[in-house]
Amino acid sequence: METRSFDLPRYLSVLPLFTDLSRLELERLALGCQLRRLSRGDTVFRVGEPCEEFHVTVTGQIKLFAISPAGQEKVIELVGPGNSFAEALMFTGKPYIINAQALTDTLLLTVTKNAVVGEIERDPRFAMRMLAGISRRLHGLVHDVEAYALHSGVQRVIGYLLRDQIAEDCVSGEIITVSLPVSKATIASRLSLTPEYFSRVLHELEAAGLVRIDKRDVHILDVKRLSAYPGR
Amino acid sequence: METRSFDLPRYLSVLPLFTDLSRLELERLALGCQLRRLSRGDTVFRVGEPCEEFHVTVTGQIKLFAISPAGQEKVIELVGPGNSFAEALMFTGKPYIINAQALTDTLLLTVTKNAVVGEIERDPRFAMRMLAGISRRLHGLVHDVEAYALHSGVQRVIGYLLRDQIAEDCVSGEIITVSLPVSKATIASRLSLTPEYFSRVLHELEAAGLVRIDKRDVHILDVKRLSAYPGR
DNA sequence: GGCGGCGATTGACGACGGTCAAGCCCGCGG
DNA sequence: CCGCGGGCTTGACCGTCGTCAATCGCCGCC
Repeated sequence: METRSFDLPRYLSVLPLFTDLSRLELERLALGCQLRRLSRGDTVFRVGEPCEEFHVTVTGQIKLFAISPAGQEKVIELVGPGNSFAEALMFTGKPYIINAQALTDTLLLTVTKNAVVGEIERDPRFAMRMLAGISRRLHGLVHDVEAYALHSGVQRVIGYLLRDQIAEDCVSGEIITVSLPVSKATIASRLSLTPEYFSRVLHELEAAGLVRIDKRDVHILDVKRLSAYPGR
Repeated sequence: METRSFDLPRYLSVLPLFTDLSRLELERLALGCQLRRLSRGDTVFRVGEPCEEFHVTVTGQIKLFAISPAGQEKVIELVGPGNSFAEALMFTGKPYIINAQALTDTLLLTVTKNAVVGEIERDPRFAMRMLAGISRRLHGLVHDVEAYALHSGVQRVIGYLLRDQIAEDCVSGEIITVSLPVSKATIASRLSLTPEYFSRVLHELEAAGLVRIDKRDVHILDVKRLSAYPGR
């Protein structure tokens, strides 16, 4: 593996988790890291495997998912470039409780538990950053639980489309485009919908004149009207 | 407030979060604590309020819940004696995103952010314990998300009833009793069911000869058969 | 060019579970 | 003793959403 193909410490410093660390600290941390190249479909870890590290997606897309006894799959989270995952699992000392798989060719950074624990012992600020990161994740999950319980399928789709577009443009006429990062079936599962129903919802929104759909691009014609659909 | 009505440091040492701390550390921590007596129905915090502390239920029951725009309520978590909540929120620096309310008369211990941060800076082991606690919480939420997406209503009820009874008795004849800690409507909401449907499920299980229901006591007649119901 | 496979769409159908309304049980206070 | 109220149950009805199956478009590949 061409682990030293680029300046690892320098890349680490770009990650939110590792900002403010000194060059020395970064180099120490880099010793506990490894860089891997994954192909689409490769699995990163599976339920039940011991968890001795956490991961950062450098480029590509990772899908975190559970599988029901019946074999049905539920996507819990999609992880894009610059985002980490499985930090929390590492600290519980238990085996993985979900699966992780590459959706596209992916460059993956893996950090061992030892390196993290060592850095926590040396720098309380790092511990705080770790805590903040995991807390943000938990925050997100609470948000999801709320959505599953309190919002209809249509509302969850709208919520997903507007996720990042919060408020920024109050102009009613502006068109915004959201590109779905992965297949529609995967996003449907992320939203706890079937692909069929997800498709229907998208086309219902199109029929209502709120969006225009062009393969994986969703053009939002009117953010305000969309966020208020239907009587919401 | 009779904050010094009992030996606070000694009580703190009983909490999983604070084991192994020295008497000195406990006393320092106790300075950042306050003890409150809540009546049934009192609210601990509401969505949008700033979050500068976390809480431990000493006695009583606390309900964490969200409210939809339409006014519908979803219980996210029930917190019993000895358990803490809202640690994660504290670290994100954002206002509360859910509500907390006492379901019964409750003795509540509140720990300020400053006390926690101070202790983290002094003792990496405490930071690790904090990380483990939050991680366990996250773990639980992932489990819930899985259940909501992958299990039917009946299965979620069974899962709830068997939560603590994992495997301990393999004897098929033994009867175990689960006492519901709060009203059925509240538990229904926790499981993302309506009270009506929750009632139906319980009586379906009774009709199938798997449990016997006596007000808030659910007598499980056969753990193994229940866990395998229906073809699951 | 034609074949095969995957992703997406569409239609018909049905069920899980929500809604609304009435009624029941039981403890509590007058 | 009776009335009241809250928690729980029950029934009838219905909607959202899942299931199953067929079809289509697209792309890569032999």
